[in-house]
Amino acid sequence: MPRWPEDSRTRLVDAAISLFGEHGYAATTVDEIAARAGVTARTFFRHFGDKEEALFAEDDEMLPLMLATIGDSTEPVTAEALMQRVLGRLAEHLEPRRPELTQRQAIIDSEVSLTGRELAKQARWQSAITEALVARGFGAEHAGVLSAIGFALFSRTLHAWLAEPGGATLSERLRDALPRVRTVLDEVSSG
Amino acid sequence: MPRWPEDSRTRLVDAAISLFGEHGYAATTVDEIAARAGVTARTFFRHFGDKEEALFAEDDEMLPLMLATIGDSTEPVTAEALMQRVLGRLAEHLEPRRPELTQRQAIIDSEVSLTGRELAKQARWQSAITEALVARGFGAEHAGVLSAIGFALFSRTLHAWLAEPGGATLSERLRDALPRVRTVLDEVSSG
DNA sequence: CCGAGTGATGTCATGAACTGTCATGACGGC
DNA sequence: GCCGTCATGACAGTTCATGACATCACTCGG
Repeated sequence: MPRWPEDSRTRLVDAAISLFGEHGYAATTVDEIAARAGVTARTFFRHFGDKEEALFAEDDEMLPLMLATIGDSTEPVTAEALMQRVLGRLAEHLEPRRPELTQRQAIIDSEVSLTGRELAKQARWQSAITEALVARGFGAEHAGVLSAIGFALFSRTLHAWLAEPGGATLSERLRDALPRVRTVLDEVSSG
Repeated sequence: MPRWPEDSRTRLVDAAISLFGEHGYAATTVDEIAARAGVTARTFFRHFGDKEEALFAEDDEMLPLMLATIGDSTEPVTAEALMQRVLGRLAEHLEPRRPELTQRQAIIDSEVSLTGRELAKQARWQSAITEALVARGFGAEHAGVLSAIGFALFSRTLHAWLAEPGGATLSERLRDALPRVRTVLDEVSSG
């Protein structure tokens, strides 16, 4: 239990997000963020490795969630069903946070480097899930292809859900995504 | 036709890659790169927006290649076949460059920010290909899913090809990748 | 109650990544 | 031969990021 509660870290995240929203990511300096949080810039860098990290700090909780989904299930299921559960778990967690996620996505879309970091994060998730599936007994190739496709579809679906005002929930959209691949691959379209 | 040939730009790329290989990406400064290329740091930043760009500058030629593959084909084909051609074109271009790509990949893998940039580049490719497929008359959803899956598999396949010494060529591996998705989705595995 | 220890923070200094601006000097055209 | 162009150099300035060391509030053993 630190003497100073997690206060400053939280304040830094809040300050960063609000300032990014107000002036844009590139235009806000870490001095400004620190000032709004009531600390010095040096303290900012003790909590976050760099300016970008303030935007991604919260995402670290999600991977354990996904891994637990695989680890907790003991009955025999197909790898596809397991992947489906993993994405479902993610959707549950993201669903209520739509407003802040929309704002966050707008910031990310404004900077290529942020887009890259988001994708790199997903890539780490992807390989962690692949490993977990392999540990669960599935073949490496099978697991790899499945999580690669799974996260590619997740990314597409998430963006569509954030971009379109109404429509189906994230969970509903994700439930349809994987099965739809079959129809896409089977369909014979002319161009 | 610039009076000074592309000389310094090429020298900068060469200097950057060799220095990244020798001392690591983070440990080599722009000043060192510029010095080895025989110019000043200011000149480096005239050619490349930032330090990372020296590693990615050459990749810009590939997107036009892929787009041309879609644009040039006038006979009716399925979207899947078209996507297959796009990836085949990419493979042709990458196949002979395996040695330098291996070195480049090692550098990219050493830094999250570089990984992110690589993925962001692929994301741009992906949406460009989606647009091209849509312009060719395919449905947006169909095109989007197909290029998402296509590039996800491309990435997997490229890494496997670079990591494993022998085995099939990149083109051969890619030819198998998309069709294999069907078997992965149909297969019922227990875990 | 007090003094040593601990941990988050501040201060100072430094280096490296960029950016703006102006000067130079070799060319190519006219 | 003069003139504009343009890649480059030179130099100053800002922001990001990190290392070294001091501080201050609280904790805990005595």
